[in-house]
Amino acid sequence: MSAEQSPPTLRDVAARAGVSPMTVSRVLRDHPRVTERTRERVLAAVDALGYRRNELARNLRLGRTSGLVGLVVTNLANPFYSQLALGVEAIAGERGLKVVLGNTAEDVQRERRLVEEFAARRVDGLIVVPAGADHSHLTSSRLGRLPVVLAARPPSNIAADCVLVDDFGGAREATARLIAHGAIRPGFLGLPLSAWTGSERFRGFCVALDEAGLTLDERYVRRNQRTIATAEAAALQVLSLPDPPDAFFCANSRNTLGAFRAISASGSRPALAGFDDFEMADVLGLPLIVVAYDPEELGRQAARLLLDRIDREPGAADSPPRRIVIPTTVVEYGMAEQPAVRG
Amino acid sequence: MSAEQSPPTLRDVAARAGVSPMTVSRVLRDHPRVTERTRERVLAAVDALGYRRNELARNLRLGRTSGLVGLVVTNLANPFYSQLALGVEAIAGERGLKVVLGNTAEDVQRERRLVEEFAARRVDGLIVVPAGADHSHLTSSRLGRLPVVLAARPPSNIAADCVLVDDFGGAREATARLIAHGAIRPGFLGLPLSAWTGSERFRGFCVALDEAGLTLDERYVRRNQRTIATAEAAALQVLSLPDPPDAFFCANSRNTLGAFRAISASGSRPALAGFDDFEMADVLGLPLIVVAYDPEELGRQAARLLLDRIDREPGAADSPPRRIVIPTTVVEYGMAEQPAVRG
DNA sequence: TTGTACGCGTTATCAA
DNA sequence: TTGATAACGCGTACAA
Repeated sequence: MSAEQSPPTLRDVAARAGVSPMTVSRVLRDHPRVTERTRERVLAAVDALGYRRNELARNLRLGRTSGLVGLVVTNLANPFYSQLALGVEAIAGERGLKVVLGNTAEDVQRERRLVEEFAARRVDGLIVVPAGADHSHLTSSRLGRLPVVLAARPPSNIAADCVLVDDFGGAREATARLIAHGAIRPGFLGLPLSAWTGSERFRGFCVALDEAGLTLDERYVRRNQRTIATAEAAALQVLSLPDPPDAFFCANSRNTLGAFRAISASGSRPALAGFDDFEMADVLGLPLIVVAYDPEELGRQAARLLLDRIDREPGAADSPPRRIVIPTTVVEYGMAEQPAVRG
Repeated sequence: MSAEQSPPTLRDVAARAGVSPMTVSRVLRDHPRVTERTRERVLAAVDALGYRRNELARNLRLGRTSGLVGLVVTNLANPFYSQLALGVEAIAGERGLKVVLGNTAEDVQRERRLVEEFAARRVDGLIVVPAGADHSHLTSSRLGRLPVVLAARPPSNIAADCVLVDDFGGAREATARLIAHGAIRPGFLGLPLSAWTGSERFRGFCVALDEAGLTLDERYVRRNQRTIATAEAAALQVLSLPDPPDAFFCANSRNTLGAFRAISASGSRPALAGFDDFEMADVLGLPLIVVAYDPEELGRQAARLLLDRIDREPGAADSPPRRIVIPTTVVEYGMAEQPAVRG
């Protein structure tokens, strides 16, 4: 008894059942016009051989689709993107599509390679969190009319569907809450303006100040913290000013945590707000306002946009790109019910 | 000018370049025996048509491999599994393999379906975090000799490679540290014993007590908390005993955070240790011992085991299953340098 | 009801 | 150096 080198094929099943490959194919596809007798014989052979249909060959015969959706993210270790992936997987799975993963680590070269490879594998569509500013390699037309949806960051110099978080609205609303609770000199801890979220969240912060008739003190703004440690240092710097801010809005959770540490260490008690909710936000023991949203929903919506494109007739005229904005909600942990009296 | 319905094929390129499909194939594969002239003509046609080789058809012709690794996890939203996925992607990517994703949500039925579908797609191998206790559907032989590696949980009634975290050793070491810091009546907050990690971490806890000559007080053990809130409630219950524990070992981060909240609220100050490090562990402001490890390394090792199997000659005899255990390290946040005097 | 011939896009083999 | 032919595993059209 020799070891099976490769999986049995439809022909093997046919030979064993004493019928033609075509008959086996029909049985497997539940074709109606098959005798119960032959049907049983075929199924018995299938069982005996452990036969499993080769979906690759099947798809090749059926057309160009691979039944795969390519998902390219910048950093899967970031819970934001892994939840996004989960949302994509859920919606794609409903249609029988599987998700192929690519991680770029914010490397544009790697993104280009991944996109090329996915196109070569004839994925049905692509969902991309773009790493760089130039998206010209992501145009649907340049990829053989492959449907493309951008996630978390907007298309810069191309036309493409995209799904975004309401970075601006969330930052504005959270800042407004800070102000409603009495802040009159809020500071900002954030990301470089070159990052989409960095600029949008800063814009929201500024607009909220403006709407409240407050003016921004540039000395309270620090924008290059990518770790909790650097965020803490930046917050401490700002807090040591002769007239420190009475609140912080932080553009992401690392800055929020850094600010939290700085505040815990210092004597003052500025109010704190930040973008991104996290599991232990209510554990910190300090009043905190966070901007929450559902990353999984981002993935679901991206997948839906993509499926819409995939379902279109290939010959149909290109429809205009769509943009979906995922709403944010502001959550207050341990804040006083009564807003403090404004100065 | 009519819209291209489907991507151009090798034949299209051949026609445009005025050569045979075979010649185009050779050019694309950098076959040496091609004239520079024809080579240029072909490449020009490739460029003009935006041709991209169909890897699906190529793989079909070349053999059974799809160049895909199936990764089946229980919950991608859990950072542990998304980091695992990242590790798998990194190692698989080095070999030019892509990763297809499947999320089971701990549903065994879904796991079975996913594994079947991946096998039908002729993935080169499978890495699975098994959801249930019965793994009979994951035997390599039953899947057409498809290589299978289990991750995070050991094979129960089958022979298969696997990669595990040192749950036992980590729990034992962290508990020993608690004891070294003066604990003599530690409590345990954890998961049901039915979960692999639940039983292993509890075992480590018990052995550490035993080695220190301490006896376990069953009243200090709570084992069914799956959320921070229930963990907090359980910890409060135990703390309200007439003679409460002087320390807690928590089997995962949710229990650690629940215990943290309970401790913050109560007057007593039991020492705290827990499995799983988390980004803000050092932000909590309470002394804390955590068991840390690298989930990404788990993924990398799983991928390496899988590649080993894939690289073997198909006819070769089955080699015995291998088991790799990822080491843990114990980290102390804000613990006193001098261990307290033991009673 | 079942089988034959051919094609999907690519490559190995052999001939020209 | 290049091209014709067959084949990978499967499905459709048509014939038997």
